Amino acid sequence: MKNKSAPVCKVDIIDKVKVKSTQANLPGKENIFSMAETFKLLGEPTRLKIILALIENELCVCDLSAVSENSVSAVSHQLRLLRNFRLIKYRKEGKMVYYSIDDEHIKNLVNQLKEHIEE
Amino acid sequence: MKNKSAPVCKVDIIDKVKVKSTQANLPGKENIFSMAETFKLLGEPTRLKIILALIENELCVCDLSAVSENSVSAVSHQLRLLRNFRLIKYRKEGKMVYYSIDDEHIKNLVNQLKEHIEE
DNA sequence: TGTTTATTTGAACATTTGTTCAAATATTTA
DNA sequence: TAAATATTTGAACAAATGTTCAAATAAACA
Repeated sequence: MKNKSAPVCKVDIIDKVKVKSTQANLPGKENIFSMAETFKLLGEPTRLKIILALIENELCVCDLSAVSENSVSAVSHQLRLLRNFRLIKYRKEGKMVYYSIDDEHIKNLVNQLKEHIEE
Repeated sequence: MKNKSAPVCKVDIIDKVKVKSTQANLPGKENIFSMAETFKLLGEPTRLKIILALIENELCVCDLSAVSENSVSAVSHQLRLLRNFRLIKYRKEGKMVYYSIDDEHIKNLVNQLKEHIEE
């Protein structure tokens, strides 16, 4: 992680005060990983399309496949990841499974970036 | 992408109206990829720590390395990615390079999730 | 000018990730 | 009960990613 030898950064820290105060204001490790995980889940086109679609409508796997233009299997694999992290939920109706957003904050997060990008 | 053979989804679409209207409300392909790219950049612990730190303070590479607990080289590689996508900017002062957030919207986005996760 | 130091860069490498394909489940319907 | 259909799952595989190490730059200073 650190390299103390000659050609890279002789000293570990340039401004100790700033480093300490910055570090003190960072979220805890757990929360940082949790934030990164959430962003990572949104940071892949197939999954993001699924989320964007589910923000509009509750949809079954077959229709999510059509909307997102991915195979049913690929969509199902990605749905599992989103489900595991509680970003989406599902309900069964016969042999169909309907997915929807489980975390309202995600809607805000996605819509906020959407508006920023579209402007 | 699609599989029309027997064991998977006999029909391509279950609810045509819903699929069409959902698709109509999705952002354009370009914007979806741009959104995903932004989320992806935030979705990796090293980069997210860098961003969280820069939200607090302008910092040089050496200090970013200390705050984020990563090697200088690893940090520098990640800074390049963030720079390329205009999430951060830099200014040179002698042999030091100071980085800071270039996109105010990113602050909001990150802070919004931070508050949600910390609550 | 030559040395020191902060940063960048490229190659190598292991790890992670997303897709496909085939097969397994589960539910409905004939 | 058997056939059909929506979804899930696991293995395999290629592609993408993040880190390290060593070397290259670039600026300051002796």
